[in-house]
Amino acid sequence: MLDINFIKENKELVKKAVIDKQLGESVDIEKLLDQYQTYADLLKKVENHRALRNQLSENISKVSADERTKLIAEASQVKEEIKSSEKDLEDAEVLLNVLLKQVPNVVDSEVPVGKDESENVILRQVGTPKKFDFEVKDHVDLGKYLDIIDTEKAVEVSGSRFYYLKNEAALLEYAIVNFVFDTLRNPEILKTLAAKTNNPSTKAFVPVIPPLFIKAPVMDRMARLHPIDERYYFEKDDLVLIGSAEHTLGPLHMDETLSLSQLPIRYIGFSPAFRREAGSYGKDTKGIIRVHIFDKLEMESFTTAENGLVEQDLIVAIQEYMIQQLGIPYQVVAICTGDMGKPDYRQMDMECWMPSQNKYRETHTSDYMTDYQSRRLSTAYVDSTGKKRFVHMNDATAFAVGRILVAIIENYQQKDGTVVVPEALRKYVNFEVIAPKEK
RNA sequence: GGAGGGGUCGCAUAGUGGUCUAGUGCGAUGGUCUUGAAAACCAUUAUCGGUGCAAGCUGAUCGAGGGUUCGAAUCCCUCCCCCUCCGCCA
Repeated sequence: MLDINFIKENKELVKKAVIDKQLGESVDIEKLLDQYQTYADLLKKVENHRALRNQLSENISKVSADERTKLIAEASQVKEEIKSSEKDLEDAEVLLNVLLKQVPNVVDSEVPVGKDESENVILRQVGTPKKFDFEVKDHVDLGKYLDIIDTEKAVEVSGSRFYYLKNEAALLEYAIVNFVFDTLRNPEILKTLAAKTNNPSTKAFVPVIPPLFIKAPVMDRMARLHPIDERYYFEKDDLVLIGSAEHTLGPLHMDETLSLSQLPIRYIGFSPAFRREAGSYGKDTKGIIRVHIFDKLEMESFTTAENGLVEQDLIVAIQEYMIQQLGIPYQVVAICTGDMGKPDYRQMDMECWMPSQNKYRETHTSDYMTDYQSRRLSTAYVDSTGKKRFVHMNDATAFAVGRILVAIIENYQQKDGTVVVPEALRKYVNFEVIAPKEK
């Protein structure tokens, strides 16, 4: 969430963000500020009462028995007053927090303003989609032909939007994992990409296998609990299955104050992502583009306020570098205000070329959230003047295994239905071509 | 899952109803001394909020939440976490 004082001082900016992010109906900044005033007045009242109580109590301990009885009677009265005004304060605070949590982050001045995804802006396209001299197959047909993806059996066993990865596809998953871990820990690559993006740090990413369950209240502090319908929620345990490694990487430093020298902190996490896809009936029903569980490598980074934006620049450069290594044509998209997440200050997507669909499809996203998440997570650092500030957080896809497998399989398909393994992954597997299996 | 023991200022520990604006030790920072360093000595050493030019005043925080009390680190309840042992288990 945003700082209430920031909202007060930047009222127009915040109001614009509400409108630009298409939240005009649901978020009322004036109402919020009124509520804050109500809360602040009540708080002052309660604090004055508490000060009085504390003073009386202190006196009671010092005074003779006679006077004591009198003071205790007086203090009892104050106590009652505190009780009732504390109740009012609590109600006001609950309402304030509800309103405050609805307020979206403001956006970077360069973020395109738009109502929905149709107004996203393509920043650049890299690589040229290959011209095939035969009719291309989609990943579903190729997956079946090569016996590497089985959705039919998965439907029987688990339901729609589930799948089996088999043979080379299963092996390629680990090749992709190792490729990412190696890249993000490679000093030379980080040095080059940091220099290119004017990022002052060449620090390596720490590989992490995070927990897959998260406490619902912590998920809420990440501003990722809602819509709860999108989550697999275990009521008995008050636990939620993560929709991304981000969800448990982000709170890795909650309730901590870090020193300046610790920053940036960079993690590369590998985990399944669990998604109910509740509102997506009829969308991408074929294949493994949109599924309930997919494995994903996710970058998460904590920086100072000053370095947050260049951190995202670096992360985007890393994403591009790795896609380029796989030799897949892609485009970089600046997500417009109406299509951004509420916590985002700037969001960029990568879209990889999918030959069977004859278009670019989202495979990566990168979210820069300033201190919107860290404020409620209470992840802070001490800046050079000794002041405590909240860290700025970035999260971004390194690779989502399912979708990148689709991109690889489709872009590297050959006329005979076999698939060539991208050069960069070959050192991690002992095959160069995926061929049909003998029955 | 069962039994027991714990969670206090960066770390270690003291504190079992008011003198706790939390003591002590270590560490850290500044200073004295020294050619320099160490040692010794002196001083400082939580965070967030309100108010104020400032000094200050003030509220909250001793795992979290609730309760008892004029007053809670301290007593009671619930929860979370850690440790030891037992059981189960990859």
